[in-house]
Amino acid sequence: MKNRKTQIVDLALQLIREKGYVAISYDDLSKQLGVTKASIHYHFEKKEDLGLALMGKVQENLEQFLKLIKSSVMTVEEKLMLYFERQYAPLSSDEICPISSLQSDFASLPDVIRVKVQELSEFEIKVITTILTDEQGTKPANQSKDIEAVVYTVLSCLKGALQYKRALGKDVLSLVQTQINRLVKS
Amino acid sequence: MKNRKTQIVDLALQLIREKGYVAISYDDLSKQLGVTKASIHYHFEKKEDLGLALMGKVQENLEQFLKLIKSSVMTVEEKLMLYFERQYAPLSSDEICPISSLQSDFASLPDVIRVKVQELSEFEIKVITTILTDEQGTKPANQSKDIEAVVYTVLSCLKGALQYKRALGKDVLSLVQTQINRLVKS
DNA sequence: GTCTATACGTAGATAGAC
DNA sequence: GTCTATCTACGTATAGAC
Repeated sequence: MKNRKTQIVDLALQLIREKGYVAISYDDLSKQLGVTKASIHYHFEKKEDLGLALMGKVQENLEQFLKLIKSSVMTVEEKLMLYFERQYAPLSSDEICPISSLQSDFASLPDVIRVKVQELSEFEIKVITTILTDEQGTKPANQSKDIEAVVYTVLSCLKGALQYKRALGKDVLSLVQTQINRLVKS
Repeated sequence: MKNRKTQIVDLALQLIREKGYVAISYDDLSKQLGVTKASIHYHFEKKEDLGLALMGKVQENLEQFLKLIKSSVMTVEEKLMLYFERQYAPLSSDEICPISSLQSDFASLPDVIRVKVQELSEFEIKVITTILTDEQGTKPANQSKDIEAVVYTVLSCLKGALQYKRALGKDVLSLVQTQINRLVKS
């Protein structure tokens, strides 16, 4: 059943946003899907396989978004807003960004996963850099000498906002968005 | 031995910055200290007790810093710089902020710890708010209507910078500092 | 593809000797 | 205060029946 496989990955993705890679257990997954642990092991022999599959999905998602903004005519601000709305705003109040979840577990990750976390982190950096560089956009590119610094700042803000949102139950996301806009507009 | 107790807390604090609350094990601690698990359980019967002790130390540290900046005459920028240098810059390349480490584990934390994480998070917010409000400082207070938004942004940036530093091995901290300064100076 | 059964490691925690 | 020994629960993972 191909459907079961994607079902597993989707659930794992949700759990990674909620609890992180290490805290995901085959027991969790199997109970929530109404199958046995062995059944999950059939689809993903080792936990690392599941981890890689799940991160592949995150990457695909980012790649699609990158294509979208490369082929559409929007201002830098519009693209950035679209990124917020697509990638961060939809997350529920007990979820954080899957990439920052993986980054947090960094010290406990097996090597293959760790490498993939680096790849994913860098890919997201690339997406935001592309947005701020605004190659096809209608507005002149950001004038700041240090786009790199702005990129890391933007992503750190978004990821941090989700952490605070979950821990304190406050809508920190919209707060930091105002500050991100100030930085980008300069 | 009172010393052993603080020794345990200090090691646990280091481990929490490296791996997080859930990943800390009595086995880890005991082996690194050259004692048995039972011995650690004598000082901290349950893991939650150790967690609370360790977070108490983080809070003490913040309280001391708050006192310091309240009683000294510095500009907002100087205070903020001092905060970077004292609290974030000294962390080694495989350590993240202990508070964000705890926030990341939020879904897996026992209730007592969770509540304390909220307290700690809010206390750090208060420290940065105090800095930016600049009650006794030499410069006029930040004019931005939304100090709260700046505070969350500053902290998110710092925490995110440490995550990226560890995962990618880049000095992201100094990159985001430049952007924080831009925000604060406005 | 999914199951039962099981192996093996390690986690947090406790009892009782020294 | 620290030890040995042990308990129970849960983690990943595998073998083999259906």
